[in-house]
Amino acid sequence: MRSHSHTASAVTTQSEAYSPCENCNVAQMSLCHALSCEELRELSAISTSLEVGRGVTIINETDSADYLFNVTAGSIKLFKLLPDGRRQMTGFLFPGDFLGIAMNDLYAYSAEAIEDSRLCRFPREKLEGLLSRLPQLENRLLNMVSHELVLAQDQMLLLGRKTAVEKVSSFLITLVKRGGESSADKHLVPLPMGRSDIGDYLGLTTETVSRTLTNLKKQKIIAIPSGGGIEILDQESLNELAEGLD
Amino acid sequence: MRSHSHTASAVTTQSEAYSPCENCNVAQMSLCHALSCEELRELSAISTSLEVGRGVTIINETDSADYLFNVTAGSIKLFKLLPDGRRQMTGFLFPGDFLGIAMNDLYAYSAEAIEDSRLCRFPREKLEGLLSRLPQLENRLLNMVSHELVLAQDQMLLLGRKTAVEKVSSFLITLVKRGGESSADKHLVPLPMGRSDIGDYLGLTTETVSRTLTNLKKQKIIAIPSGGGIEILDQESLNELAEGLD
DNA sequence: GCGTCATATTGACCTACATCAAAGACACAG
DNA sequence: CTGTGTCTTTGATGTAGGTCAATATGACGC
Repeated sequence: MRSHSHTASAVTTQSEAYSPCENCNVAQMSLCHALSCEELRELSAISTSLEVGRGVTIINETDSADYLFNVTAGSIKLFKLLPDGRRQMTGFLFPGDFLGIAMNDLYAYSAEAIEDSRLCRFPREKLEGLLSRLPQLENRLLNMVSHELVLAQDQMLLLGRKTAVEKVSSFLITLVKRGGESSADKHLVPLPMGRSDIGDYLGLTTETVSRTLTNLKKQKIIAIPSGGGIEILDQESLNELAEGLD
Repeated sequence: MRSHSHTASAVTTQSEAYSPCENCNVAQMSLCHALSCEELRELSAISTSLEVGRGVTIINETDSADYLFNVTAGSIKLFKLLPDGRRQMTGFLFPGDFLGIAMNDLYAYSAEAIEDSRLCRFPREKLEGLLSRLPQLENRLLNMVSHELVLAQDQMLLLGRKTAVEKVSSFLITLVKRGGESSADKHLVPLPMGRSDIGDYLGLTTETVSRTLTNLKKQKIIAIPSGGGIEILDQESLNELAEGLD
């Protein structure tokens, strides 16, 4: 990691590595959750671990959807493009999340590494074979996709009906909720993506994101320490701003 | 049907009706698709048919998610609300679609009948019991939810990055695609929902939807016959408008 | 240290869409 | 046929957030 190359990613098949999935630190929140040892072994047999540097494209919208992925380290951005280049982020992924949803065997979005990251890769055909034999796995996948769908609906409400402040506040809150467990201080949320990525996620411009953040800073609701990340000073006000309660 | 009452819906358990699901006309596109006779019998044993009049609320956001539904006739709107009443439609459902996705055992959205409609209702607990025994059913559900997720991502692109014309054009096109098979003339799309419902689906106001439609009419791209519905006169131009290709 | 490059912030101005307000257009009841 | 309520269309005006442009800030290499 820490290689800042934008070149093709290093690939290691799990058979080369020792103890492939058994001691995976994200298993409890990933696709592999709730699988028996035996089932885990079957899954690991078809998986490949790969590392990608910051900025590397993992999948391309409309490419043939040959693989599914599970993020194990770093962070990934998902997005769709319009012909003239307008971009909409459809999600940010962190360890435990999966990607590779398809429509007619084509990926529904592009994915790119925000920082150096690691993923588990499963050939779609082999995984679908496993699904019919491992009902636990299929059930797990169903739960993960359903959860994604609920989040997508929240995002529709945000994109269609919230103001800039409400959007930015909501975004910060979801980051707190997700990163909550991992960070020592719950109130300092890491922000690996740039302002323009955030803008494209919230349906705003870079400039509006920046202005809104400085307004929140002036109101002492957040602090923006140099070195990245955002510090939440007044969670209560932020919650109210996010729902338009003022 | 055709009852315009807004009262509680009539309920009939499938056991009362003869041949409950075997001759269901929407089976091939619904949850029940790809099930064997035996499996279909198991599913029908836990299902209840119910009819709802126009305007009747089927589920309420944040209510306990005790049931899943499959639409068999009519049309349903799904939406989420902000505390101050702003509304975002998350989808319109037609025969074959399902609803009842939950988050922490609470419904993620409200659902209301746009016109007199019929649904199949499944108690969640019993259905989940069936899922573990009928892998075909679980697989079917996974495919349906995945498909929903892809559509949700398209909608995010629309809400976050498209202009009013692009939004309305895209909306008309998806209606053509969905209703294509059922209508005799492919170019006349039914529009059971009102302008304000469309606005809340596209992140626009009623007025902007109306203005945009009359613009498209002036350009001879669509016609708006009295009696409801929209006639597509120039599908090609509409496709281009939807993607911002001009 | 200093220059370079990428990203973030701030300011001045503009426009697409919202808001507010007033007619039309139907559907239905009596 | 006429009144009433609901939904749609059209017009006049306002504004949140976009666009364009100029610094500022920071990370990294040398």
